[in-house]
Amino acid sequence: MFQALADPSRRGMIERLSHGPASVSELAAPLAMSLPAVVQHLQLLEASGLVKTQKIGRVRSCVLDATAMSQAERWIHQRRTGWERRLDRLGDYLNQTRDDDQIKGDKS
Amino acid sequence: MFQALADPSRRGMIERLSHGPASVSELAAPLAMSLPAVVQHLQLLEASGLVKTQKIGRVRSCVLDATAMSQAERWIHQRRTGWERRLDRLGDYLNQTRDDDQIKGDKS
DNA sequence: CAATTAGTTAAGTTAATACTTAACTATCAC
DNA sequence: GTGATAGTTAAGTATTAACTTAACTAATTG
Repeated sequence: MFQALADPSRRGMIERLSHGPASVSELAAPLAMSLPAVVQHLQLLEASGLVKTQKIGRVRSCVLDATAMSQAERWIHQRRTGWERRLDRLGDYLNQTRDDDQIKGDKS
Repeated sequence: MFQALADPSRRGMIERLSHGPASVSELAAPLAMSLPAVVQHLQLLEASGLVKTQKIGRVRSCVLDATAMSQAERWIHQRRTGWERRLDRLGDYLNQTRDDDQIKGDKS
């Protein structure tokens, strides 16, 4: 999933899809590459679960999958907050020992 | 930054760092690869801003950078919620027209 | 039904990644 | 100072990723 987010063209496609569903050619329009290249990116996005597609007639409609997006979001969030809680506890500890020092009458 | 998150070994290192600072060898320990390979991953993580390092004596200490983490988190969050708001508005619209239909006396 | 449009498949090329080993440089412990 | 520890640098290899073009299929449109 992060692999899929790693490429700027694919992030561009996701950005576009965050504004609403789009066909393959609509996704391709702003990108400076051939259609097959876009399709390959799209396949990766679909394999990662970030995008769902459905073919109606001859046009394939693509939409963002909010569930997969929030899954990636959560992974980062949990690592970040895990680390921040540690930082906070360290801060508390430092404040605690400083207070102790003051109570014991040490010079600050 | 997402490029840095794309590799499983690097995510492993981030996971480790979310539990607290670590030296290069501590990061390398659980990984089945040579030390230089780990250093290369670490350089990428540092270049991406996700990890900060500092060398004291002969050991390099690595810590997670919460700011960079939340930046990646926010990118995903904004695309996801942007899309979800669209979905909600669509839902409202459908409910609205259904209500209109009922008001107009159409059979459901 | 002929031409266009929308997308797909296959195959090949180039460039970037993820490693490796070997040799080297500091720092620390005795 | 000798030897072990922690990490670094350099250089090469092998796999993967990001494209390309060419040829094709299947829906529309005039």
